[in-house]
Order: sequence, then C-alpha cells, then structure tokens
Amino acid sequence: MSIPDTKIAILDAAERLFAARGFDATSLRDINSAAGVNLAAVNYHFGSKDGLIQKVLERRIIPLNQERLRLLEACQPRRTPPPLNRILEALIAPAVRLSLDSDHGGAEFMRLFGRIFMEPHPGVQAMLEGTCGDTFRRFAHSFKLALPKLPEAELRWRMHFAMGAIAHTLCNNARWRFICGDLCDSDDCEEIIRHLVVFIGAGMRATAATTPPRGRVES
Amino acid sequence: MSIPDTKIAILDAAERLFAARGFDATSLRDINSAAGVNLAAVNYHFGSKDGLIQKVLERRIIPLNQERLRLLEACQPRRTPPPLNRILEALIAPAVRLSLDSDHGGAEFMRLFGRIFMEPHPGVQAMLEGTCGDTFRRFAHSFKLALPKLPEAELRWRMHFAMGAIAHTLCNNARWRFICGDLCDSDDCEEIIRHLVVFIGAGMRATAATTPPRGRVES
DNA sequence: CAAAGATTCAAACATTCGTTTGAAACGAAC
DNA sequence: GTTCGTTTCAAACGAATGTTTGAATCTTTG
Repeated sequence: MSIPDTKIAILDAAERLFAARGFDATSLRDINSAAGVNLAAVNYHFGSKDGLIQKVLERRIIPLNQERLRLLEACQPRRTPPPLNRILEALIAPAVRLSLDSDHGGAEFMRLFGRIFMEPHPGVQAMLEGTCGDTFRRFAHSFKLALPKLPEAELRWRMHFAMGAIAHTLCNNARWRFICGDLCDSDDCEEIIRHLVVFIGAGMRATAATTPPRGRVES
Repeated sequence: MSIPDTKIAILDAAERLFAARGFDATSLRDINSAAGVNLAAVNYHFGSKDGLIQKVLERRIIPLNQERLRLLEACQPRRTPPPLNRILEALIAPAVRLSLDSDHGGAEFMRLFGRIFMEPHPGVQAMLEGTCGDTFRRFAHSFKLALPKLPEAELRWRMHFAMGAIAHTLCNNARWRFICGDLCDSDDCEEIIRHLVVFIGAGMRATAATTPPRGRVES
C-alpha cells in the first residue's frame, strides 16, 4: 500500500490557506496549485470541498480531544473531585501546545480552530458536535464535580466564557496587536497556558452571582 | 433632503444576512432581493460590496463605542481609580443590551459583531482598528488604574481573555446548545451582564501568575 | 412647465467558482 | 507482457459572483 502523498499535500495546503483566508475565500484552485497537484485532485480524493474541510478539521481535532481526555483521566485517579486547575490544564494545554507547534503545522491550524466555533458554515457545526460534543460533556461533568456548590446554570455560563477566552487566544495573530502591543507575543506556550488557567480558574471559582432578589428554582 | 430609504433597507437586509451566513457566503443578489431593491443598488449607494460591509459595521459600532465611553467617563468622576466592576460594565453592558435589542435589529448584528474579531476578511481588520482602537486603549488605561499592582503584560493578556469571553457570548446562538443545554438561553440581558462581570472581574483580580524563576503551575 | 440631477431598472459584462469528464499515465499481480 | 484498478491530467461544464452600462423614472429646482 502506497502512502497517499497527494492527500497529505492537499490537507497541508488547505489547512494553511483556510487559516489565512477562511473557507469561502479559499478556492480549490488556490489549494491545488499551492499543493502542486491537479485541479481535480480534491474532488477525487475528498469528494467535494466540504469533504475536504471536514477532513482538514478532523485530522487535528480528533487527536487533540484524545489528548485532552487522556490528561483529564490522569488527574482524577479516584472518585475524589480533581483540582480545578488540573481540569483546566487538560482542556487548555493540548490546544495551546498544538497552536505553537510549527513543526507539525499546528500553528496554522489553530488559528483556524479558534475561529470555527463562530463559523456559520453549515457543515462545520455538525462536525464540531460530532468531534467535540462528547469531550466537552466529559469536561462539563468534571467541572461540576470540582465546583459542587456552583449552580448548574452559572457553571454552564462560565464554561461558555472559558471557551470564548480559549478560542480567542488560539486564533490570536497580529490583528490584536492594537490591544496587546508587543506584550502578548510570547512564544512560550507554557506561559500562555498558565495565564489562561489563572484567569479562567479565578473566574470559575468566583462566588455565585445568581439573581439575588427572587430566588430561582434550582434543579 | 429625502431620507434614503433604499440605503436603510439594504443595510438592514445585509446586516441580517451577514450575521446568518457570513460575508463571503452572502451575495449581493441575496441582499438586494431581501431588501426589495434592484441589483445595482448596492454598487450605486455603497460603491462596492466591501463598502457595504464597512457601512454595516460602522452603523452599529460607532454608537456602541460612544455609549461605552460615556459609561466609562461616568464612573470615574475624579482621579480616584474607578471600581473594576464599573469599568467592566461600561465595556460589556452596551454590547449585551444591543445584542438583545431585537427592535433595532441589534440581535442580528451582534452575532456578526462577535464574529468579526476573528474574521480574516482584509478590510474588516482595518475598520476594527479605526472604530475600536481608541476605545479599547481608553479601557486599557482605566483597567491599569483599577489594577495598579498587576504587571502590564499580564493585564494585556487578561484583557485579551476578557474580549474573547465577551465576543463569544455576543455571537452565541443555537450552535453552542450542546454545551449549555437550555440553561444559557436567558433573554434577560442584565443577568448575562452580571454573569460576565463576575467571571471576568474575578479573572482580572486574580493574583498575578507571572513567571516565577522556575515555572511552576499550581493553585 | 421645463431643465437638471438623483435614483431605479433590466440586461449584460467578464471572472471565478465547484464540479465533471474522458483519456492518459502509473503500479501491482498474474 | 498483459491486464486491471488506481491515480493524474488538461479541458470544459454550468452556475454564481461583483460590477458596469445606458436608458427609464422619479425628485427637486429654476
């Protein structure tokens, strides 16, 4: 069995161009010429452009979530609720490390990954649910164990905010220079992870702010 | 002087369609037929599609930032450093309120606004710097006054995370249902603001995690 | 009313898009 | 060496895109 060299070249080129310009603004002709293959190669190997998009995303997301779950399992050896920061590290560290791993093209991909959570593209949503749904539900369960006193609704909101902060950081490129100046350009991914864990950890541990006047019905 | 009825119809339709499908996936024919005007109307009134995109964004962002700055001025009557939560409210509340103001089409727009921070579209970045650059620098200054003990670099990172959480919340639609279930569907924008302020406030007030001599991550 | 300007309209412009086609080139198995 | 399944290639397809055009229509102004 020969290794399908063309498929990898297409995936690499598509990943880079999708990250730089977005899905719609990248044509198959751009991808194929960048990959040095024929125009019809994408439709032959991936069926369609949507099929290519799905494979580009799955190639990175599936191993990423496997690594996240591996770290999550590792930090709860028993029934004891795991420390919150360890859960956050399991969620954050694999993504940030991949985003700065230029050797494996992770840097290109993560700019894309941070953006697809807000992408209105039709097929992308379904793929996200398929590849990330279970993982995120696992993390939601762990967060619940680590923060037993936090009302369910508030926990969900804070997970939502946390994902926003993470996604925003992953696709950080020069465009936010006018906020961060030169102070946020660190290539030290462990420092970025530490900053994220501290910020999100503090936010999630904050005392609940559920509506004070009229008591809400807690489930 | 007659009120350019057509321009408003185009802006409204474009805003709604851009929010639902993105810039590239929305054609001028979609916009013009939804607005009930002729195909050539956009190029006549706005010069080009990029010109329309810019006007769609500016129409909402400029008043939004004016309101943000108005609230920011209101909460620092003297040189005394204003309370952090008031600064956060000035940054967050106008955006969230607009995002739930269906009467003025704000709900449609804010899904778009939350997304453009990650949009690779060429003209959008320049417009963001032009319309939001000064405002965000003003807020950065106020945050610095409110958190004098926080190292500059760490403050910038936390502002970055805060903007991510806000943007992610603004463009929240059904796509994140698989995380939030039905618990994050609140239409009570004051509750959303409160949740955001509590989360981000706690994250920004966290004790600094700047690199110790030899990195160590623990709470 | 008549002239001038602003706006609308149907039609076409030249590109570009994703996809398909059918033949050519390739590699492995007999 | 021939055969068969896989992969590559140049070329073209139909559809959709942003933009332009020039006449028609409406609005304002003298």
